[in-house]
Amino acid sequence: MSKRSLVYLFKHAGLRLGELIGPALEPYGIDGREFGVLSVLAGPEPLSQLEAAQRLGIDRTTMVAMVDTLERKRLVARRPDPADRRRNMVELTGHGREVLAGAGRAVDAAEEEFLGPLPGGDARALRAALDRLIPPHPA
Amino acid sequence: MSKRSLVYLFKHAGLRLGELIGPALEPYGIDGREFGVLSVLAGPEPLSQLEAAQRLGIDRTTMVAMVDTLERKRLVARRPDPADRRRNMVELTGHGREVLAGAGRAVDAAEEEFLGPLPGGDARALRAALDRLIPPHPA
DNA sequence: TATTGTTATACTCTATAACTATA
DNA sequence: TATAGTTATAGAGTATAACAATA
Repeated sequence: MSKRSLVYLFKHAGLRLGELIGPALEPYGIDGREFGVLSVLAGPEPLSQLEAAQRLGIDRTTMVAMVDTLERKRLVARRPDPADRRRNMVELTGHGREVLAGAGRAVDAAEEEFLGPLPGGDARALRAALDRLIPPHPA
Repeated sequence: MSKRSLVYLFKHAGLRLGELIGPALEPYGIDGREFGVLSVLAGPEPLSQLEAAQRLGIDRTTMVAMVDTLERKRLVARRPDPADRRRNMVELTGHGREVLAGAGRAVDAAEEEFLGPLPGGDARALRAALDRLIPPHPA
């Protein structure tokens, strides 16, 4: 009965991974949350602030501050949607794409380091299992 | 390249599991963090506040408030260590053991529900992989 | 009326610094 | 001097409520 709970394992997995990713992103001037936003915005179709927030599972008011920060860093730009002027489309700048490319490699390396103790097949299975357990962005 | 990051998956795994565990624990009058503390204190050897905190990976100042709460609920009791009166040994009360027993079953059921989408073997593999990635309590 | 972005505000969780009592 | 517990305080990170602009 001394089995550690799943919540504990998930929490500490996130913590340890975050400890690896934070320093790995430092050269790029962004943190893990900002990287998450950039990744989502780099997708094929352009996203509004609200859409980006929903894909990340964060509140739209939280997204405001994130986009503020990223815009100050010249990594993204807001552009009102001509078809619905209530919406702010958020797009990566050229600089933003460059930073994301490098940061993405750094994050991949950090993930690999984290998964290092596992045989390659187990690591892939872990990711596949989590992918199956966590439903994709809510519409 | 649309693969979701591991941090995202861990974070949302924890969130979703927490959403299942919270309501499951409600009948027992404790939340997920309190359950974690009770579980650790239920181990074979008696623990001081500091030792319990270290096993959970939380700060000793955080543990003070947790033990305060659990003591008010009559689930644990502080007892100064006769051998070193700086230390507070924390032990479960009889009532604490009863509550933990029921709560433990509720948490197990919540974990099973969370893992439901996975074939049994994959679920066990997931737990085993996480167990291997997260080192046990720091000394 | 409903929705998007925004602001102000508050809440939760956690840690840091400083104190106390013991060692 | 060093450690366990405590207290006060501050910092993340997040959400809720209310407002402006637009639909």
